Amino acid sequence: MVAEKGTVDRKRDSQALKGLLGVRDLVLGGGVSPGERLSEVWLAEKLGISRTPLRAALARLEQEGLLEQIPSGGYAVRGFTTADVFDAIELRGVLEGTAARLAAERGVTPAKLKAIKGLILELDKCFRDRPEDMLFAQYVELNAEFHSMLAGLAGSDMMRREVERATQLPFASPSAFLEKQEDVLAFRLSLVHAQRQHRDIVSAIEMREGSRAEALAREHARLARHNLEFVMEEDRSLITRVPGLTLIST
Amino acid sequence: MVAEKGTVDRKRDSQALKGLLGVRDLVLGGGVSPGERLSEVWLAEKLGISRTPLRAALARLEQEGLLEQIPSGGYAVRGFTTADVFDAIELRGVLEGTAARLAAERGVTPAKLKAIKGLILELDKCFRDRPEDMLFAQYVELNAEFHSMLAGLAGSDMMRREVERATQLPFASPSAFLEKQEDVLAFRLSLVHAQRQHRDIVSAIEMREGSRAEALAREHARLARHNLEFVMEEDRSLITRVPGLTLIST
DNA sequence: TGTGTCCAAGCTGTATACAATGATAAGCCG
DNA sequence: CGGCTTATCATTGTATACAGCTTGGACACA
Repeated sequence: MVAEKGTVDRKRDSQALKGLLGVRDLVLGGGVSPGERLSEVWLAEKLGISRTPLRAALARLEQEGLLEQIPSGGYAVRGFTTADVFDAIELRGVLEGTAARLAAERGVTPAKLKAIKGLILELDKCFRDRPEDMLFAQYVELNAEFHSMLAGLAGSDMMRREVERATQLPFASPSAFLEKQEDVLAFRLSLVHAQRQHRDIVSAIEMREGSRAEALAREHARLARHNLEFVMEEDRSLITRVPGLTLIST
Repeated sequence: MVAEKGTVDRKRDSQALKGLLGVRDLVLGGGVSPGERLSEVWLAEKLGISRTPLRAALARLEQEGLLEQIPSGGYAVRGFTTADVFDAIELRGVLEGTAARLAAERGVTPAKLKAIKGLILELDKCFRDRPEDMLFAQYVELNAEFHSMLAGLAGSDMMRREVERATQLPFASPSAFLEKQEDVLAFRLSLVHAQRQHRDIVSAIEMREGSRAEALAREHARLARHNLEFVMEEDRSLITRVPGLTLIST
């Protein structure tokens, strides 16, 4: 689980944070169904906090897009269609593409360029001669770091914030279809392609090829789309293993 | 009965809504300076509400990007640089462009197409023989409606939400540099160009030219960028008349 | 005069009590 | 027997009290 903004060690927001993580886990874990109303008193008791910090957490999750307001009051779990997930992935691609384009057009500081190139080399090390020997967990971690670094490469705080916001929805995250799927060979093989795209994106940025960098980053995100299609059409049993995919209705 | 229900509905979240609008107006009106801490008790007294709904409003405004959390607790007014405003405008262009592209690629229902074409004709009626006779207020209103409709043209709820989210920041709104500037002739003349772009965007969508629609929508947003440059370089006295521009520091 | 420490005031985060509103089910009338 | 009204209940929205933390300043000492 990604650390929340600000230091977690602050005991002051421990209650609000507990509510945020608790409700999020409950929703993503399938503890409540889409459309179902989330009773505040029930949740507060279940999580061991009072209603006040819980309401803050619910409001935030509504902004994140995981919950929706009920007209008569309160919140319900938001339901998603397959089209919604496609669009969320496309949206992330568009925003990451914009971050890449701006980085190329405006130029990147040598330090940042060196850092992200080093990250690519680290990612290379995860691949072994035999696919089954691959350092999967490390790849997942480094991949998340790569995308985070890409978002900030343009040096625009506004852009970095928005890209990271677009990855908040669990199934839109760059790691969405990676975690807990190391045993699916098809996913492993696609990582070779993904890593190639990582390299090309950075290369395009370095050579100031903005349009190419944008197109590559968009296409890179569409790998997730292919993975989603695989899950939905070939092996629906995987739905329960990708966080948030249980919220898909149709 | 129905009308009464409406008033009751408004009254239900009247406190939270009053807090939201009140704090927003206060910040945009320049009542508080960037970086300044917003004391909850002071705000609650000033707005005539209690701290609980006020905190909900503050949390929401932090999500909107108008406020930022202070590490030690509480919220402060967020400061923006000129680069931030540029990026916010660029971001809106990217998202509106994506909405336009998807609409072109996926096709638009005849009803929606007819509606937005009708809107363009309505916008045409705002122009008169002499620029000073232009129906400015009506143009502003119809322009906002056009952009709102464009966001939903692709039929993707996900995309519509995100586009509208990107227009939340006051200086990123399609109407940001329109309101209260009817006396500046330079702005009026640019509206002719803007309306031409409106027409071209819809035309591209109708002809399924996705890439062109995207490029046009992006360029259309950059009109706001030109307006911003005019304000910052030619006539800084206008800063106080564009909502939110008082938050710019450098 | 500069600096470190300590205290107090104010602030935020949290819990809880209260008010208002929507939902549900029972009962009455046609 | 069915539809409408009404009353009760559950649930959310709001206010307020309290506790812990941060901050700012005053004061003592080097």
